[in-house]
Amino acid sequence: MFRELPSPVALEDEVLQFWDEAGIFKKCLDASKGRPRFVFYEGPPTANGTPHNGHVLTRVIKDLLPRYKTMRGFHVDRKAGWDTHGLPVEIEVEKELGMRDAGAGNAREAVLAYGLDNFAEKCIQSVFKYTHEWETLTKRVGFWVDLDDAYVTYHRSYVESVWWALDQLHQRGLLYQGLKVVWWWPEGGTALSSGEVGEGYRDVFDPSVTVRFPLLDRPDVSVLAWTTTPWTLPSNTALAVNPKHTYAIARIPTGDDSAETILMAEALLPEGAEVLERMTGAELEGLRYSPPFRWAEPTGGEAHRIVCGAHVALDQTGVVHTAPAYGEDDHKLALEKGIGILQLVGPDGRVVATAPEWARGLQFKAADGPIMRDLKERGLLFKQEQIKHSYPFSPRSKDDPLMQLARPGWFIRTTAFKDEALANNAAVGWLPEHIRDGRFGDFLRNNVDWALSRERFWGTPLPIWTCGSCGARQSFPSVAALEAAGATGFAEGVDRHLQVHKPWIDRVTVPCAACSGTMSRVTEVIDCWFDSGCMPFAQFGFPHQGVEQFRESFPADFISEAVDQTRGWFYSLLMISTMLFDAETCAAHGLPFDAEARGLPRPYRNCVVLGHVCDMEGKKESKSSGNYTSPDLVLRGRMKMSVVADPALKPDELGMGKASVRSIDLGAKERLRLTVGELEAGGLHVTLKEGPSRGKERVALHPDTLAALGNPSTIWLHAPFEPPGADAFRWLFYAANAPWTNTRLSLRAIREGQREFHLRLGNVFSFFSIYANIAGFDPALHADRPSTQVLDRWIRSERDALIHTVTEQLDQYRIYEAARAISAFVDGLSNWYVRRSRDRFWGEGEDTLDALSTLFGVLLDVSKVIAPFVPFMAEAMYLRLGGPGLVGGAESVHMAAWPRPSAAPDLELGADMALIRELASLGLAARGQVGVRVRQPLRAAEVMLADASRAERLAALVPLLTDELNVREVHFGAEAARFVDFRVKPNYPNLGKRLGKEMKACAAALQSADPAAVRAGLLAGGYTVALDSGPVTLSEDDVLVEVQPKEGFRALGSASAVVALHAELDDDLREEGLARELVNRIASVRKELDLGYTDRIRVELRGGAAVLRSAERFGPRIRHDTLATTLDLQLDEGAPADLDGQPFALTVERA
RNA sequence: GGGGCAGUAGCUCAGCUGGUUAGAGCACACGCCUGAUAAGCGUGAGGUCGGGCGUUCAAGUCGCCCCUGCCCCA
Repeated sequence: MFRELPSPVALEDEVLQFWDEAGIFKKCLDASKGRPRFVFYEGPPTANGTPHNGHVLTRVIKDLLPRYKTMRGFHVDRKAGWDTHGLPVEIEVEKELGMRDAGAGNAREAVLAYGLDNFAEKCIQSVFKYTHEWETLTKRVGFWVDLDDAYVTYHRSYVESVWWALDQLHQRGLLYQGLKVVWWWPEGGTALSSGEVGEGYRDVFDPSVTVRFPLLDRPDVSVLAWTTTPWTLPSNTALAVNPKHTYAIARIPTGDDSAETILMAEALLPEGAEVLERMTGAELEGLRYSPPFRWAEPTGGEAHRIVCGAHVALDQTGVVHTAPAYGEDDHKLALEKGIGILQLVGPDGRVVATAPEWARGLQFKAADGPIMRDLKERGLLFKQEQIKHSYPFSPRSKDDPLMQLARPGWFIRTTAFKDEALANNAAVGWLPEHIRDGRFGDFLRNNVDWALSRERFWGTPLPIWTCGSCGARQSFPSVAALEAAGATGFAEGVDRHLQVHKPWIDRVTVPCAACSGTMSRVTEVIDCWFDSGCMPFAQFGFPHQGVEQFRESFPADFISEAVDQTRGWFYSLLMISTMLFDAETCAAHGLPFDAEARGLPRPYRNCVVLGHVCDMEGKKESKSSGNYTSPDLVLRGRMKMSVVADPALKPDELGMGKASVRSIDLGAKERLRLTVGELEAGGLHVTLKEGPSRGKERVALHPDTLAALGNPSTIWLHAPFEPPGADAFRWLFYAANAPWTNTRLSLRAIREGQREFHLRLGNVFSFFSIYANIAGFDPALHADRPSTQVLDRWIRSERDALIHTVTEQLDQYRIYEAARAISAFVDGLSNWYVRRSRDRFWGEGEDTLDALSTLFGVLLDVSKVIAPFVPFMAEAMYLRLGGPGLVGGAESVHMAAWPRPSAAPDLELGADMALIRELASLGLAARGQVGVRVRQPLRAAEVMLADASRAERLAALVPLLTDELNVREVHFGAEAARFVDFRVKPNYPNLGKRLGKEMKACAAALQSADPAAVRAGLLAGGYTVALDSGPVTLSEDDVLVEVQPKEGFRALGSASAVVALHAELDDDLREEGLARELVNRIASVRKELDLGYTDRIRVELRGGAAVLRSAERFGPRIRHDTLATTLDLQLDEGAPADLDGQPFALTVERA
């Protein structure tokens, strides 16, 4: 027996259980041991939040290729990983501990007070807070990944691998300590990564001031310089000009009849200025000026002179106020020119204590006002305005402005590897390709040294120890190396993973080899992107262990993450491997390194860059903006939301953000069901009401409604329909658009895809199982039965073509194209093969066996081809078809070998069938015009092909057309010529190349010629047109002949064919039509009686003479088509019902 | 402010290296079929291909400018 497919969720439950109980994933891995490897790297997610739809996208894309490659005969390890370090984790914990509540004070100090040991433990807990949710989702969407053997970035072996990498870099002099201007968050006491800074940009108003800087030697002349950060003016140590621009000393009128003398870029002088002297910027270099403030003397160099800098633009005054402590360009310039530094706002964001009393202790932004007032009082403020510009704030605390600040820190000299990184990038197979030269290439070309260190607590500690006495510095690649150097102070009794973290590792000291002093660790931890970038080797603990594993899985064949990882994981992976695995290191560890190809790419060969999952308004889904629905809604048909009261709602309304409502996108009559508990029955039916976004997963109800429910804080919402499930979810991401374009996610889109693919294929499967069961079809006896029947040959050929296409596309990582091919195939299978083959399945003879065998074989192959895409449905089909029991059958479809085409696709047959389908379509359209129902047979259809030579080849397919159109005959050619006109037009792609500018004239000449004459000429070997440049002879390839129906005929045409119908009816045809009508009525009654497919019936028919005549003549056919054992006829002109105007009545009973 | 991607039917999206009358699905309208049946199918209507300029015999496709959206960076 072939069992039918259950509903999606039941099917998925069943398959999950099967995989689980039979251990299929593990068997896949075991069975492929020793085969060539296809290497996949899992980019580690952070599990300190619940997974969302975007994670579903990455997980299903990541899942597809390993499944495919496994079936293709590769061994594909899939090691899961978790990213566990970093600021986001710390912030989460700080929030949890109330350190970020309003008025809680400095979080950094709170953490220190709480104790770093306690804090670290909290971080670990936080990181795995949602592990369960992640694992559930991962399983549910069918992402096969080894969660039991996951790598974890805080684990000791991982940390020690990262240490090894850092030690390598340190030994090669690529790790250095320097001052670096960073975006600094004073309240958090930390620098932020560029990503974090980017998140916090906001448009704000800031002062825009122009300040006078009198020249020391000519106090009457003031250099004018501009800034939007008055608070940096006390720390000014230089003014920068562009050496190439022209500057001028000029007199400008002031308000009260007097004038002043200024120095600025000539091109930017205000109107009415009188130029006194001109000079280039280069000539100004070295001029000294009086700074507006002298609160302290600069250190580390000269100060208060004009310097030249190429970064200075012709903007404002063309002179840039330079405070090296507070700007990246400024800092660079100061280093270059030997200018000193002043830092009068501290890392706490407050003006230092050595400042005058009026400024002392002010928060830096708050100092702007007093500083401007002071300048004004002293006549140094030339102009003061406000401008609107974008300025970064802390992404964690929206009111804290960030400041640029020169901080000591550790850097990796990545700039030394720019060329290598670019060469490496060039060798990567990017999808889409534009990432290589666009987004990623740009980023690499503009590379700056990697600011590695973080002055934080929960991260991989920088493995560098320095001597307190002599300042010697040493890095260590492992705990063992520390111990070998005589390190002491390791925390006993503490979790071994925690031993290598702050604060425990900070207590480890090493005797200095250079003097008798003691070395202790520097305080910093590192950027967690460095952690994840070490993943290719750190996942195995390489090189301290796992050497063989690493060697076998480097580089990766395939990785995939969302586009925001270009500067994240894609970069850290590529840069670290570029730096680390040079020829020497590769040789040392037995890694393949082809010097010619520079061993590139590493560490990944192919990268599929994913777009974002967006709401229906095209905005990236994010929790903070609340335009977000839980993956559970799609997977299980329900989701949990937090709920608040809103009196503006009606009692049966559910208030929800507009974007979420659009994404749920219910039909007009569909309402969500609301319950308090997850599994409750009943509940309330609510209408969704668009409203403002209420933030994280929040919805609102009328207070009374809420009270009636018992004022719960969370509720469950249930979809009013069968949940689409994981396969439908996956299919959307594969088939809706290319993976790198953004996907607008909505339930509606998922359900559409489901109808188009899953339901259609499910129907075909169901059709097969019904008739295979009736016929007692046994695959063991009848699979692979050859068939010469044309539909069988066609669908088998289409199947072969499909296998070919999907293989070719997936080999190029083109998932979308492959999915489309599958979709088109399923359409053909359902809407042509099954549709046109239906009655073949009803019999018992050879032809029925051919049909069943063909459909069986096709479905079995389809189950394999779709296995990487919709693993659940594929498995269910495969098992139900008895795949495991067939010769060479695997236990699971995912362990089966990828199907091979049984033969080269028959392209000619494919093209002919496509033409027949087009003719059927035209014929049906023509029937629509005739206005006679399809059940009524017509005499004949006349078909005129533009390419008449194809008619002969179509002969074998014509019966399909007569059946589909319900005509007795189809005629091609001569007779049909009465219905059509010919039309000729140039074949542009061909002729255009040949004729060039003559193209237009040629087109016109053809247009005005007699089409029939042109056609005749072409058939005779060539048609000549006269052009200005001389006669041109056109061959058949140069001209396209088309047909169109003549006016006044009931016929329809496309460019390639016209189909016309003989619409007139005679008694003979009417009689047959009546019989068909009878069959239809009897079938309806069968349906009403709910009879089984094989139940026999007895029919008694009373009716008028015409009805009886028809029933008598077509009796055998009627009995055959309705499974009637008897058909009793009785004349009754007064029968109540109406059959095409004839009286009739039916009595049907089970035989 | 810089860069990348995108803008095609009411909606969601295809459209290869420039070339015949720009396609599909959904929604809509009409109809059909029904031994896959609370499914299926057909037909129809619906588009200044964001706007402009240019290159070309020929532009949705190539180039430049502008507008809008998203993303990344500052």
